[in-house]
Amino acid sequence: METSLRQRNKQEKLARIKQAAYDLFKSKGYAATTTRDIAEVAQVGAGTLFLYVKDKQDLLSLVYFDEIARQIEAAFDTLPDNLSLLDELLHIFSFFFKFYAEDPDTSRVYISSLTFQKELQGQRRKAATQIAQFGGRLVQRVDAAKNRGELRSDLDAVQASRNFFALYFAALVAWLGGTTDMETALNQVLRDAFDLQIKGMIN
Amino acid sequence: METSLRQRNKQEKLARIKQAAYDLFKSKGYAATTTRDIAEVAQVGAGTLFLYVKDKQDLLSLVYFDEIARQIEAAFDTLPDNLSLLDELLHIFSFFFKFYAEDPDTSRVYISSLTFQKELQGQRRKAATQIAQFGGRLVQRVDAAKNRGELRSDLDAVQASRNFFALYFAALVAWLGGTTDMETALNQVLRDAFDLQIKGMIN
DNA sequence: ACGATAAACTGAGCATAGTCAGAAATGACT
DNA sequence: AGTCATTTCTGACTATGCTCAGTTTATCGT
Repeated sequence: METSLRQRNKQEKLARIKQAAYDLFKSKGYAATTTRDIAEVAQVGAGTLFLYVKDKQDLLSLVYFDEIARQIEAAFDTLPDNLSLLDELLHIFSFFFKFYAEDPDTSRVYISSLTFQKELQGQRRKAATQIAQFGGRLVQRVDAAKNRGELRSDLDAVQASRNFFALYFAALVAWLGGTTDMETALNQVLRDAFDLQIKGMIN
Repeated sequence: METSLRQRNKQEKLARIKQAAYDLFKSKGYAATTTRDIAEVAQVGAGTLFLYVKDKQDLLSLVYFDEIARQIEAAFDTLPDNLSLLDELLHIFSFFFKFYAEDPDTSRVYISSLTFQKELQGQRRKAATQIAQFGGRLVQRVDAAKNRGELRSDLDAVQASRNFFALYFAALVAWLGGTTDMETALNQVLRDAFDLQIKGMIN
């Protein structure tokens, strides 16, 4: 029942759309690519596109999902042993910075569409759960740091992860919307922010 | 030289545009208002509008600037004495939350347009300096807290303010894009985040 | 094999943000 | 006042994201 002709046709069309969007965004950029371009390359009617994605921005979620998943896996897989929590976090988040740096303009639209959407519909819902799962893995790293005595034992690891992600998000936005280069954003802006978050302000 | 006919005409047109945009956004909402609506109410040609603002989103910066300035003044003017830094911050940022709560949909577009813009052109440049000045006033509050011994004396107040703003920004975005009500976003999400930032994670 | 029903597709058409070549208004100079 | 140069304005036009009434395609019961 999963391999009915209908199902297969739909899957193939979605795959073609995804591939076409990927290719065109990569070669022409997001703004210069029209939805008609994508529909044509995908061999699909101009209106059919919007049966598969909610709008043009939703195409970005379609394209980015797999790439982000890859980055997350790579980030945690390559995590060296014996790093401090700070260095672990910078290692992990650097993968996103590097990935977004490949096409900052398109990435900016993606991040924007993902964060400023009241109702998570279409492909964007998948991205939301992806982020939630990533958050869970962050919590694990914080817990590990707690267990090896690097952080106070009564620390709320979930809240800690939220704060780290918030600081990362702000640094990302500042970088994507600003002028600083990626290395500075990562090794200065983000490092300083994380460092202060860990150390705290009292004492 | 400031009151040449040309200058006066331009100022008056800009004022009419601002007023028209304000009224229409307030009554019909951002999405439902067309740029032609605004041009018509402002008694200006459809193309003239774009000599005064870069694009439709830029109209939001035009409209929001004064309002935000008002909020900033009100926030600091009403700051009670003898508050902890945490409560001071929550007092200050609550003004923005309350203001944005008046029209979350339009506010979302505004925040989005402000944060995800590579080149700060048009009215948006003014908004950027406004935020920078606000950041300066935050630093003053942090310094004051340092001076009364609430925070460690070697704390970098600028970095501290950056982190507070980052946490605020993330909470704002989560609230505008999500489902939690304003009170929760403010008195739980933001308070917990600030609290952890002040306390830190070690010790 | 053949209708009948439902699902999926299509592209002409719509709405509207933003552009630009020409028109109009203003200022400067004689 | 007349003439030219510069600034400002204008609305017809363009580009494009998205819709929807009508069409095609797949599925199922007989």
